Amino acid sequence: MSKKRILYVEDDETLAFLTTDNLEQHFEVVHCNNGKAAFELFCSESFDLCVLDIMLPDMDGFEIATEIRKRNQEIPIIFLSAKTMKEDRIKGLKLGADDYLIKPYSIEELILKIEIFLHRSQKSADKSALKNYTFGGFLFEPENYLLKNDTQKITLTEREASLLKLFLDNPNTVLKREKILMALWGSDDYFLGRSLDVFISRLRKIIKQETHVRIENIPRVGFKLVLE
Amino acid sequence: MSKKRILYVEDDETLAFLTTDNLEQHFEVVHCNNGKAAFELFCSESFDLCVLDIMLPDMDGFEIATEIRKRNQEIPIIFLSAKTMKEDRIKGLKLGADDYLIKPYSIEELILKIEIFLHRSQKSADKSALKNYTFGGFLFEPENYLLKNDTQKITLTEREASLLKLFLDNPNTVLKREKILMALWGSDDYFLGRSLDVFISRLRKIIKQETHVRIENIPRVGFKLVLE
DNA sequence: ATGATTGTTAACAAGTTGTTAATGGTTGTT
DNA sequence: AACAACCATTAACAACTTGTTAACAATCAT
Repeated sequence: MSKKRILYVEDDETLAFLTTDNLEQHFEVVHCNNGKAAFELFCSESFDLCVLDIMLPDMDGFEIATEIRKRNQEIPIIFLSAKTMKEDRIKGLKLGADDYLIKPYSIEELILKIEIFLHRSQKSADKSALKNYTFGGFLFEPENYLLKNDTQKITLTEREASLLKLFLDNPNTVLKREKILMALWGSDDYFLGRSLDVFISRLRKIIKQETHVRIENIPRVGFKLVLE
Repeated sequence: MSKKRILYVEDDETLAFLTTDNLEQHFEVVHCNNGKAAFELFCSESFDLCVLDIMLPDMDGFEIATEIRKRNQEIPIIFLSAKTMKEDRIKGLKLGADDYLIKPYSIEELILKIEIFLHRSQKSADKSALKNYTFGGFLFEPENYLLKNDTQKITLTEREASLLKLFLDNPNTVLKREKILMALWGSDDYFLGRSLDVFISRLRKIIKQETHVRIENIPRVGFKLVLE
């Protein structure tokens, strides 16, 4: 998983330097010292989470959040505030703030909070973005054991699906017999090898309706899924 | 909007009394002083959010959270902890904790956090909570265990209804046997599996009057509600 | 050319699922 | 307290599916 991108808005340069330095060990951080530039950055690039100071020279943190929320309902926003006044917080959360930290905060605290949010939004993202594969003219949904085509939908069996997935994770690469057997069956003997051959045969029969896809054999070594 | 229900687990009776009293001005609070009872409560009633103390006599807060998460991926969980150790928090958040508060915390702080979560989850929860479903030619009202049709009205039993609801929240998706069992029964063994098969059979009989709806089996894996 | 490896089809046994009926527990009523 | 109504669970058996093995043909390597 690539590093997540954080938009960090803070006008106190000393604090910002320290914080950025620390955060960068975990995330990709884009720092920015004023509200206007922050919003423009948000519009032109893409981020996974925002950390906003509330007191800023031009636009305050709440205003930035309001603008950001107009554009994106989902992205987590964490406020940093020296104020402890209740009204501020209420105002913030009503605008769709997701959390806040009172200064002085520990860097660990901030990192943890960020991680909690990224972790959570990953979960909901995972649901819809569960890895599907497109190849040849097929769409393959491993979670649903489903292989679609213009022509038809085929429900694969468990082993057929795991074998196909293994190939699609290593396309155009020779997978050694032994490696496949260990990955799917957890062990390697003569009869399992013959089983594998049967499944290769079945997969070939299934995918042969589409050209540009085939499973090649490398004798005494293994098989290769060829995509063109 | 009716008051939201909070499950609050805390063994320190004095603190619990104070907190409950305060929270009740905003929410409907069910307090509970031990982990086992808490989990049973969670299974038998429905809540919008959980507040769990980490240190408890029997089952600790993390364990409760683990069990709860098996049944419900969505409900927000807030931990209360006297510990400041980092490992605890990390462990917690990995299990799907949504936030935590370090004791001593202010009541205001807790209320704010709860409101933040309820506010946020309202957006997504509304989707599944009190909603009615239309599918195939049916109208399904989960609250009333009622399944209507042009032809007739059928009153489902509780389990039939929760199973159908689970399917409708995940249409055209393979639900693994284990996942269904955890969501409906809270555990997974051979006999519960056979029970599940019985309910699948009953649901099929009920929905078969409408075409465009069916429950498919993926052997050794689970079931899929297919809507066309 | 010959033995080893691979491709393919068919058939089988084990295990899984579909279905109906019996059981046991609970609730509510008289 | 007895009874009926209802529901989840368990039992029992039928039907089905998968993964495996066997058998034989085709291909490869030496």
